[in-house]
Amino acid sequence: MTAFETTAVEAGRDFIRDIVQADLDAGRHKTVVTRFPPEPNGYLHIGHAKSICLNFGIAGEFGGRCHLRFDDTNPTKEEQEYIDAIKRDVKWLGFDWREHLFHASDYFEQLYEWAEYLIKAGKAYVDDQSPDQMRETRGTLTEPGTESPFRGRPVEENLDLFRRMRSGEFPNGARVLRAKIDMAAGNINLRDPVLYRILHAVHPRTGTAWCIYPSYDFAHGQSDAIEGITHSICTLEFEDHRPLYDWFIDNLPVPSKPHQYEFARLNLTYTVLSKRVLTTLVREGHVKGWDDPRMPTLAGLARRGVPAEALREFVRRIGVAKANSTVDVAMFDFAVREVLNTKALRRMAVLKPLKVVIENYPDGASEAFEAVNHPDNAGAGTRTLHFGRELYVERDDFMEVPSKGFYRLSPGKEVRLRYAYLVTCREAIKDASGEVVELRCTYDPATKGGNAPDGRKVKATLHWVNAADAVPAEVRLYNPLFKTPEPNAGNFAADLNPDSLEIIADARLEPSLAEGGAEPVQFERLGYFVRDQDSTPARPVFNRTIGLRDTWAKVSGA
RNA sequence: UGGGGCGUAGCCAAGUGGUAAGGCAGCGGAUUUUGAUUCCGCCAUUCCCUGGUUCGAAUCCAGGCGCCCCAGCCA
Repeated sequence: MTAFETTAVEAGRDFIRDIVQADLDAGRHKTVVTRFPPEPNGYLHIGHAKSICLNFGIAGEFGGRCHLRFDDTNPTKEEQEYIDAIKRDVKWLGFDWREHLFHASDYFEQLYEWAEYLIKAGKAYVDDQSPDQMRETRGTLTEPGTESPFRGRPVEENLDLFRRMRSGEFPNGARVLRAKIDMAAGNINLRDPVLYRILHAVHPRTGTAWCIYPSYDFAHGQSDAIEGITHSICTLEFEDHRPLYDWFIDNLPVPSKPHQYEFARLNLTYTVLSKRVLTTLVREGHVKGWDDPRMPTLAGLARRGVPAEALREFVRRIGVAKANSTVDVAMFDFAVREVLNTKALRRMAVLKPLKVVIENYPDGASEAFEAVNHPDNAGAGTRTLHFGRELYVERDDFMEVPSKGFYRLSPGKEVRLRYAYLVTCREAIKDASGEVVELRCTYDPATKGGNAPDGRKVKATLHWVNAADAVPAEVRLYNPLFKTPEPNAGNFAADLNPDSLEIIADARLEPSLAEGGAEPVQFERLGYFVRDQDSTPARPVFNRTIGLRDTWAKVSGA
């Protein structure tokens, strides 16, 4: 087995890779060329990541290339902002189209010429029917359509009308160019589909050069042919467009003959991946923007701290097939934790501080302890932590009346403060309302570092911060945007999770977290976090990427 | 009553006539100065159903059933 084959095999097999391999083996293609063809009418999301990884992945594994091509045939919906964002996100995901950046609009002139070619061949005509009339005459799923009264127009008249459409003589909707195929076809896409419509709109790239624009069907396959795409991979809903795709390729003098293959798009539990819904979430302010960390957009996931590597690993694991499916978001969470566990340096931070006073620790005294940055990677080094008489521990780590199985702090119980000492809770001090506001504890000086010379064990090791030098910070906790496993995209508002964002204004961080970059860290016992772009030197802001697996929460029902 | 697809465990998903991979979730147990990680073990006598072909069927044939997509001048 050659190294080349090894790479392909290790990347995992699926029916599309099998087809590519077979085509290469049979000599049908010398090299594989794929493309990722987003429409710039929104941000890329995790569903697109599947397509990107598939297209760029195949190109990489088989030594071919993958083009980034914007499917910009509808200027009424597309914007430059989206074009820029899409490029940024594809790069962030880890892929490089090199010099292969294209736009369907690059081919408008060629597509126009091919439209005239079809007219001259008697295979396309200008239809004056209104949109309503066209709908009425298209027939239904079970009844054939009826032919347009303009279907028999002479070639010269069609040519003249089409040229006048281009020159801007007619208003939007006045006429369209249609292919002359079969109004009785069982496949509705073949009932004289629209090739060109009149759209007096400013295009992000071509400006006002055009007022007629090709439809998706007329643009996509031909663009593939122009670029020499060998395998045009798309989602299942385009399956019944394939006969039309092939019809254009067969009836036009295109430079190559690409083939279309379809796979099932990604669906995720507790997630909506409909561009319409995502756009609405942003526009109506349910989230703070396309890059809100609760969004399933690549920009949102990146801001939340999800490593691109985790996205790629997730996509690799879910596979590629043709069965509609909904992947359990737990599978995504697993990939995120798996990558972060190896990358994130460990730190201590207390989200909900509960003051602790070590009664027998000398007032004003301080000691330094070395803490490892990563338990499985000594190369990650250590940092120094200071211990003092006043500390903060997590509120959730104390229970005045411990429930069954709770083995953290409660009056009389001894626990370990990580890297420091064994301490015993002596008393819980309450305020007037009965809320515990402070713990009085004692420490055992003989347990420096956290081990007792007499060999006694404690069940719990708690994280803590030193009150004297802890850094106040804001921490944002994110939960699923939707509260139901399969949110209803038609009425998504009803399924929105009201607790998708919890802002903690007064968390305390160990001093090493005061400044730094956006490297992921693990707040021990809590989860993985990244510094948010809203951070200021005076006030760090951290986003929780994902919590640690929490068996206790599951057992205790918390 | 049209056309195109798809049905393998709670969720993904291999398998292409030789006796059901793998992952996630779940459940046990070991280790643990993170109730994390890691590690071990368990988890489909059966592949939507019913017939048929075959020594042998998830794989082939026939007939059913179920689910998804298509009637934009969206992509």
